Amino acid sequence: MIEERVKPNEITLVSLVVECGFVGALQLGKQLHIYIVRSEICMSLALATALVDMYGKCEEIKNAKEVFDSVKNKDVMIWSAMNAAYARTRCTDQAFDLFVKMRDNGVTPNQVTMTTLISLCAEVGAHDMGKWVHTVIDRQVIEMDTILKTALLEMYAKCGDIDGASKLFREAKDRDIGMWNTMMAGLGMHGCGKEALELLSEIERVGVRPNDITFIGLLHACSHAGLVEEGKLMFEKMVHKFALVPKIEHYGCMVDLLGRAGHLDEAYEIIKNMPIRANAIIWSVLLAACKLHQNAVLGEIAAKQLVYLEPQNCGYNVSMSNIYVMANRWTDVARVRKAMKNKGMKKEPGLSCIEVNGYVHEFIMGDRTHPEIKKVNDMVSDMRNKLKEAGYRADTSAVLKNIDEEEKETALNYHSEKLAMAYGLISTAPGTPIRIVKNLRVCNGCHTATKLLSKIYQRGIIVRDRKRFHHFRNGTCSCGDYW
DNA sequence: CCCGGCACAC
Repeated sequence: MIEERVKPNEITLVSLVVECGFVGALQLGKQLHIYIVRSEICMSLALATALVDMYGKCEEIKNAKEVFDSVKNKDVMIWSAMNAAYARTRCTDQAFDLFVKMRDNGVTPNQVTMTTLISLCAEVGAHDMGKWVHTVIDRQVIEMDTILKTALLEMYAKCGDIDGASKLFREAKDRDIGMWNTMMAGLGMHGCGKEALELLSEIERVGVRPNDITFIGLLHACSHAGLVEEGKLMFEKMVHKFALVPKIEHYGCMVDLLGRAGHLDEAYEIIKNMPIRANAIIWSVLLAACKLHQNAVLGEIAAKQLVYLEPQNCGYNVSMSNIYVMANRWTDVARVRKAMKNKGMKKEPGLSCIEVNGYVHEFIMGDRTHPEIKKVNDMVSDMRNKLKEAGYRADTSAVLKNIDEEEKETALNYHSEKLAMAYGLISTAPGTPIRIVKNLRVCNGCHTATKLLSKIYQRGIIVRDRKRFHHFRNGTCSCGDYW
């Protein structure tokens, strides 16, 4: 089109730019941008917004900001698009700064702006900020549409406030299937499987039709609550009562449900008998179950599939090596680790966030860059000593076994959530619950330690890991050690 | 006929 003599009009260009953003075609998007500038087509607000959106979706923040800054009379849409760009890249501070600037410039935020911000709070687990955004919505009398309400509901659920989420859900009069699904998934995430199942009965009564996402949420909820029979029944219901064709995600949930509960052979049967070819996700779910239940035979099958399907993914090689460790096959351990070293692979670093006084602080395992790192490390020492007094012995099995014992214990002491927890303990008032969001799953050692720490420091500690919530209180965890 | 925001899984 660009090469042709006929000049594309603005509408055409907007659509093309939008499409680039949608499929993540950054190079093509950049070419369009250059073409627009060169051909002296008037850069309308619509076109500028489309470009900001495109760059945002491609996570090219610098370019997004350049276009954004070049626009004189910004409307609410372009502000929101820029905000969404920051939100996508999890630039929480920038997103909120921009929001403040937007209001300083006399532009009133609308539902879309607020949805973006709320979703960002949900993503990073910023409960206080999320609540603040909620009050802004109320104060500004921004009309809550279903999407915004759903985003709010999700924020409360993902920030560990399941009661707040339930309250919003109960008060909503315009529940669509998306909102039901959000509520069910939220309950599942908190280990409230029974409550999630009850919602299915309710949805049937009110006559809303569940969809495939509903069942992913429900199966997931069953899985986390150990409701094996109920999960199987759900799968049956989905197929026979609601005539939905199971997708690979549903089979994945079933493998997870069975595997997690220790029915590994049954889980493997599902994989062998399902009409879809297993992907990496399916095998990694099985692998996780094998690790949990110490089944090296099936674990090796799964790990081999993963290394074959995604050779570039170091996590699977790590798992493979751990499987061999479990089976005491040290030559194989050495082989896998050597192969990884040759390919220059590294484990994805653990990362934990904690929100304190409206700021989200990030900690990476072994991190020394936080401005208050010295105080944090002192606190970690204090935690370690108190744990020892309480009779805690570091479980070092989560760390690869070729480092010596002392080093392993140190690595665990500096797992990112311990740093975030230490920061939370020193920077919030006694008794305040500590909320942490981390990118990986909680390891066994940290789980045990956190239970004890909640008792030692008399704090509720709420940890959201890659998959679910753990509410630690007075020496116990809401997951009942089943996760 | 087109500039922006929600729900699932990894």
